[in-house]
Amino acid sequence: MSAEKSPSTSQTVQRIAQILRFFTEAEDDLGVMQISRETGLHKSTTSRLLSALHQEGFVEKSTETGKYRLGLGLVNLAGAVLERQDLRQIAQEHIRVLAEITQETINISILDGEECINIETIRSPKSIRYAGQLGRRTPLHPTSTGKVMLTYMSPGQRQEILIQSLTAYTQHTITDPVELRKVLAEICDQGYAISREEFEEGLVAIAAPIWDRSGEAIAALSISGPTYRMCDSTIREYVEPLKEAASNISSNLGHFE
Amino acid sequence: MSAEKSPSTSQTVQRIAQILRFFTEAEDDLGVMQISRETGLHKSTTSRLLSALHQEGFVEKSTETGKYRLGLGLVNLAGAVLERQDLRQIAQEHIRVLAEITQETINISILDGEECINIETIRSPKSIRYAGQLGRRTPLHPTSTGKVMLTYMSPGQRQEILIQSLTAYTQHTITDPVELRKVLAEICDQGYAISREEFEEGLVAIAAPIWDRSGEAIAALSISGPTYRMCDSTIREYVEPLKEAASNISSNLGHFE
DNA sequence: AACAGTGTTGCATTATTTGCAACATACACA
DNA sequence: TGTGTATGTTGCAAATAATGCAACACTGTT
Repeated sequence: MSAEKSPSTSQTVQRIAQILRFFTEAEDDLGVMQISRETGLHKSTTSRLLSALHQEGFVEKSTETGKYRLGLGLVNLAGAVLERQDLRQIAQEHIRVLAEITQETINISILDGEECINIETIRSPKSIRYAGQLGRRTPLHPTSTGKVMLTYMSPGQRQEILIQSLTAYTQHTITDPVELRKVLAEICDQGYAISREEFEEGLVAIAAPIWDRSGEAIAALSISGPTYRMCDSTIREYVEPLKEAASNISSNLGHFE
Repeated sequence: MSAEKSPSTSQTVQRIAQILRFFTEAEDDLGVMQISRETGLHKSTTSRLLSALHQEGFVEKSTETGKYRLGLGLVNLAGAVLERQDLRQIAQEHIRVLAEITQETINISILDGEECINIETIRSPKSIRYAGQLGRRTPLHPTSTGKVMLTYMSPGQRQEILIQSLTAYTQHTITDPVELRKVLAEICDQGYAISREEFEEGLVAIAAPIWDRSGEAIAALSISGPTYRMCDSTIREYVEPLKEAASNISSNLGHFE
């Protein structure tokens, strides 16, 4: 969610969000000055906010370096969110089967505003793999899961997204809305989507929709792997298990054909 | 972390934390007044803070009821925390085996201040099961994972916890520090801990330590199930696979006997 | 129809947060 | 060892952002 023009009700909340989000982009721990510079906040403000966030367990402070990182308090809060998603539990056994068969990374993503967000991940055991990450957000038009969600969302919502300019993440990204619509129609026919290096060079993924009782596509199930392992013949081989797993999960959610 | 006497650097951060934490305790969505009453904040303050949190994606607002719940933005942040835990990835395959064998709920917990927090969970497929939840915090002295962490933590830290009064969660909870120390010594000998309904009636769990390269017990691996399935003979049967899984994970983390 | 409960918003007041400057530390380099 | 640069913390007065009030808009109930 989020976005909207900000009539902004609390400066502090905005600033906290800004700081916390900056951590997700960073690899390492962050110091006060680093955050201060990046966010444009005064260094004393930054220091004090971080100290407050630390007290509440939203960030941790390395005793050695004195630098900050995101804290376990966030996991505690997020756990409550994930707990709500019945889908996660129901899906577990099914995606484990899929992981077993393919040995690739499996993700379940749901729509969050105009992005997808991973709510469940099983990583490929191979050393070269797509590093699906719980909570990771990805754009819609260049990803397999995103295209699935685009295909089955309400026409109004789809329109709203497609009128925006489509960022080219790689040279394979479809940036022409007309062409993308064609692709979405194909997905609707075939029941699954492919992204061939449209989001990241070297990354290929396929995805299928998960339906709920009311007949809405509430999530997408995907298999992601490096291009050299996800060749045409392999994809053809994976499509059926993928669709079957998605269909089984849907059934368990109370969806009837 | 958290706790400490609060010289408190930001009121707003405190209030936000208060509000967000209240959501984790609640089952359903919460309205402004409900939160206002519970937190003691003025209803307009509550309304505005929630609205700000909504804008930042930390809470969602039901379009039907207008009530709030925790948002996916938190999952996004928490994902970054979990990503850091190499342990999670390394453990995945090992705990899956354990889940297969036992058909019970498997958890990996690490120490967070004076509590344990679950960073990985596989739920039992059975309908009667321990509902391990990612991010859930549990006290140390009445749980199997907590006792493992107590056993192998530094004496100073242990002392600090044991001098506090030990809450009796059930009639089986060990509340006498002297007795608890004896139990911890046994755990040290045996290499695993048991909690027989010491935390919740009807819940039995066993846990073993996971070691890192430096020889520190950084986490505990546990099997939890209802009392009637976790009888003495079953536990005896599970101990070896549990210890082996924990030991395998430790090896992968670079621990040598 | 009147009422009780909830949630939002404009406005003046207040109290919290801010930025400064000074200080304390840490670290690199000559 | 000393000097210089960069970081992080804290007291204080100033300023701004958050507050509580009160009024209003809604909703559902009796």
